[in-house]
Amino acid sequence: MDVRMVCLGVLTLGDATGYEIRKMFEEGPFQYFTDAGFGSIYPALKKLHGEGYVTVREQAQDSRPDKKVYTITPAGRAAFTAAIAKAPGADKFRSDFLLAMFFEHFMPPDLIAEAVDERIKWYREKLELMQSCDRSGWGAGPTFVNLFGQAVYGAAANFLEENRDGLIKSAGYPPKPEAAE
Amino acid sequence: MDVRMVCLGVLTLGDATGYEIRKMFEEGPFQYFTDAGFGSIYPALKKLHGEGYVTVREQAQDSRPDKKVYTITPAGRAAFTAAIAKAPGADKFRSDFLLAMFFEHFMPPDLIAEAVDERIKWYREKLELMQSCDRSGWGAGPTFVNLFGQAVYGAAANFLEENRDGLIKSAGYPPKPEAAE
DNA sequence: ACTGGTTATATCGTTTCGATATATATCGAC
DNA sequence: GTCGATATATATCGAAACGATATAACCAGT
Repeated sequence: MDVRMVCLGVLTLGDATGYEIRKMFEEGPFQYFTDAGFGSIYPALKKLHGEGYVTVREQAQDSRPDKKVYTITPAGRAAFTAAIAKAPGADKFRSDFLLAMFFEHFMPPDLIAEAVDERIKWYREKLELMQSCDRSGWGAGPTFVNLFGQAVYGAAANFLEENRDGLIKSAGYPPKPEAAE
Repeated sequence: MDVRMVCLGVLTLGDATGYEIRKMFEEGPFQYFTDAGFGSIYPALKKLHGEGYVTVREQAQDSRPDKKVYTITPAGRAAFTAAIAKAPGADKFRSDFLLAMFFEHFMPPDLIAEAVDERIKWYREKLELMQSCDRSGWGAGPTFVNLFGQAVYGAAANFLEENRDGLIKSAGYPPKPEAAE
């Protein structure tokens, strides 16, 4: 699923500018499983326009840059429906934090403690955001996704809290050079 | 954390070829939080060599292509230690499956059921792999990472099993065009 | 008065992804 | 017995994506 199709999905919810789409990826309900910056979104919208999947309407604003409001076309809707119908690829969890913890013996214990505490805080904050949003007007899909996120992020936060001390206690700094081969 | 540093990390565990590094990303304990193909690994190793972080030893094999066995240098070890000490970036969870579920009203119920069932199967298989590996010789870091993965993947599988029927029952296919704005 | 954040678009170099090419050997299936 | 799949091993190439930066005006806070 490339950025193009995700943008198309957002546009099925209503017209939007590139800037607004990016805000949804950064703050909205999409942030927990998708991500794309301006450098991906603007080229994607340009391409979607060339393919006839969206139309653009330029909207002048006083003392602001012009808006380019994108609208999905019936062809775009069809393309999105087809894309969503294909078996989705594997879920990917990418974590620099876990990489660091894997090589825990390269870090002094106080650095490990700091990294784990930071990560717990981060997960708790995300969880708070997911729980605090008003789900009353949402459909089945968005609700399902939100609750899935809560389940997964909650499990991560709990695990870190329960295993923080154990990890720090059994950490093996400093590393023995040539220990493994 | 770019591919270069992840490769360096793998090389702290012992010498390896590009092919072997990729296998670790695909099958080994790294697969749950990192990913890179040949197209990223080979250029990364070339660059690491140019920077003096690794050395290469060409190993001829009969009736096989030559091996290029990479070894980390003290400078490489220092660079990796420095990279690991920096505060890691945010954890990222990317899921085409959740994107599809978000737009559940574009999918007929039987397609939703199939997608959810496939995903449950996928998570259960991954979980099985994580649980079945022999952790006896592992250090604190790899064990921590493995158990974290089990906690998160287990939570995902459980959530999907518990909410599968609810989602299918309340799904809203076919989509009402122009329903939202 | 200055700093930082928000709205909005766009580009550009680097990095990464994904598919493909090459070559051989083995192993199970038909 | 051969045919296709899988494993070993490297490498490249175009397309896609990332991340930082530029531009430009406004507003809120210090």
